[in-house]
Amino acid sequence: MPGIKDVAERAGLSIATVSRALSGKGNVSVRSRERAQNAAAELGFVLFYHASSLASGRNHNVGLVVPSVHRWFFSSVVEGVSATLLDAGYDLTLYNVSEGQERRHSVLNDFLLRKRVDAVIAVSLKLSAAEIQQLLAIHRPIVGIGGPLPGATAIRIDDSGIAHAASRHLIQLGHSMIAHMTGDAAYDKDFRLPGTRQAGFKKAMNEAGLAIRPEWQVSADFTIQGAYASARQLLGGSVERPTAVFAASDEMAIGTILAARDFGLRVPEDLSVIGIDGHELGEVFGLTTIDQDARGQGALAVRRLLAGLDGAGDTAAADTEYPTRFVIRSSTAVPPMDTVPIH
Amino acid sequence: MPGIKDVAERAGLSIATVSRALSGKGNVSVRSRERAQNAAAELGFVLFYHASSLASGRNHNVGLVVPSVHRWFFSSVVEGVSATLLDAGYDLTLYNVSEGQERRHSVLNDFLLRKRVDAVIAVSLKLSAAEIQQLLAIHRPIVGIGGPLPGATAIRIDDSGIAHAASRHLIQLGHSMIAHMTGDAAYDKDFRLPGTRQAGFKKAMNEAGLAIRPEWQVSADFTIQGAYASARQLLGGSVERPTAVFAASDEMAIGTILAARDFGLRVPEDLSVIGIDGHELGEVFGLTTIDQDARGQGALAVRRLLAGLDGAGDTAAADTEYPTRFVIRSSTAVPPMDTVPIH
DNA sequence: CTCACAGCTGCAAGCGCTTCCAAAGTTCAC
DNA sequence: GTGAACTTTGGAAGCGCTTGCAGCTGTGAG
Repeated sequence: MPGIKDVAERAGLSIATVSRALSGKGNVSVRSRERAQNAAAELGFVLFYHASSLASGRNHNVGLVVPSVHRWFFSSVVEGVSATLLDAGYDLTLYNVSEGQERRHSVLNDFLLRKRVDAVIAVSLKLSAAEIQQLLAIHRPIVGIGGPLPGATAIRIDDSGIAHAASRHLIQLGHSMIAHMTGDAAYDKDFRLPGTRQAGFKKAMNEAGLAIRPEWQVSADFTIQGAYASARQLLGGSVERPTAVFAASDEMAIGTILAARDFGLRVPEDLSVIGIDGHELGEVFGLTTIDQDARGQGALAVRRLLAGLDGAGDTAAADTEYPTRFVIRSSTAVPPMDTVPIH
Repeated sequence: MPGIKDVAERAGLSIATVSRALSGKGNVSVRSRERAQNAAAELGFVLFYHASSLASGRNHNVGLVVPSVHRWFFSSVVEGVSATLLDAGYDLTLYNVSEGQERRHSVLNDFLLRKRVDAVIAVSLKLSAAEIQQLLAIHRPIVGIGGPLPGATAIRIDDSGIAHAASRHLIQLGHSMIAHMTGDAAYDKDFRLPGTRQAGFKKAMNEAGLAIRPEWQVSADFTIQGAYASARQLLGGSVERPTAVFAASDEMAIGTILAARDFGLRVPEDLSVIGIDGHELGEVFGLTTIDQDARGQGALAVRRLLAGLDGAGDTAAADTEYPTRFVIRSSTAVPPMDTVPIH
């Protein structure tokens, strides 16, 4: 396996010059640069990042911290991050910290803070201001996805706004009996998203002068199966049935549709359902939703990070609001006749 | 950030002794070992793997190559691998090589072969014998999941056997008009699984003396939505309808169930459906399936690898057949009366 | 009591790179 | 033609660790 020394010999240059030529840092004559590049190509030379990391402090490596790799949002982000990093020649170190705070702490402390990664992408992970300052202090840029990060850059969507828009969509169709399926409270600890989306829903309801009935505020764990169970309670229980459900994620919207079908309810004739995400399964279910390109968010996070690593280190901690797209399909319609209030 | 030097000073030992004490390699007195460990703990010292890698050639890092992170099998494996590696203090470098051969090649060549990982887990990736030999030649143990790897260790399930069992289950219920949904041919290039499962199906059909009708051999891309589209063709087309479908994955089985429901077919009364996987959604759909704990396969792969890295390097390239579990739920039943042949 | 040997320890030489520094070569204005 | 300023280059000192080697200590056999 050729080292930089071999390249230098072959190119008739010193190791130092080859290093500069290949990294693009420092002045190198055109002639030398070409020689070095040719020699490297001929030998199939590839930098050994660990050595380069030792010498320069840069790792060519980004840490991605996710709470799960199963749910749609997370696997989509992983995909976007992975593809973009690979293109840039960076390695991706994945930290799946699903199992509780203990591991989360050791990951942050042992792995991320120990110069093993150049930067951190934290997905739906609520870091304390102190933790963020610690990372920034040792020049590890950090960007968050799916939740604000105090003092750091974050890619986020307008959760409250799209929840408001989704709710308004139902209201404008004529619904007044609207349920909301939010994320589990346990889940909200690290991830304030359920609360934010719920706020958007409440705002829209209040604006329309509609009652928010507690029995129609249900929650699930963001999975199809979890939402399915919750929706069975909601739709099959003894309580009066809503005519529409706004679910805080597509997976939960799909779970709701499946439960509705179980009870013989037609979507959208008997029940309208709207979600948020842009899940691939949306089309199969004709799901009306708000598409937040999670893959794109991951890719953008990487581009932000790399820009910060290459260019001026002082990238302002600016939140970026990622655009979303309203996708109207066939899961939402006007409510059944007999439920429309007579004016 | 403390280095080994700081630990040595605090412990009143030499750097060399601390290194040996903490790594457990070489002779160190109990007294020194304790001192070193205490000093390290007090300072919150954590090895800087990149330096250790440079000196020793070991990276504390395993490369995981997956073709996708979205589909159930892959994200489950990632989860299992990730959790087990984290526990062992290893880093996980993820290579998602979805987009074609070009990237696949550069990943193998540049990343894996360049001493950047200690070992490789290849999921559903067909490596050539030459590629495998290359990896083994530089002492990078490699284990495959989801497909055989010529000359290397692999964790696999008895694909042909479980396909046979699944098919037999349908046959024993009395079905004779059985369709099979297999994986796309394009997908089979890297991953001979669809073919193997198909073989198991054919064997069972032949043994039972049942006809394998070409129009009932359909394929999809292993996703719910892809299978849904294929199943709509199968069930809604002009061809005679089968009474049972054996899908090569749970996701495809679910797609089939969804399509069946669209046509007003009841599962299992009008159509029996069986899958393979153990997908979390199986319960929602009452899906009869064969559970192959993918998470467990990932965990096992890591344990194999680490055993090989720590212990004798000469681990035999032994395939391990991972056990599966038949899970009977409510998606399979006897065929509709009018289709049962009269004896 | 002496010697052989094993257990422990520290020194120092790297691992493969980057980068500071000084020296050499070039350019240009005056 | 000369000096200042800039560009280009190579030598060499590390980056934080591991490990071969040699020395030192302590043990038990003879």
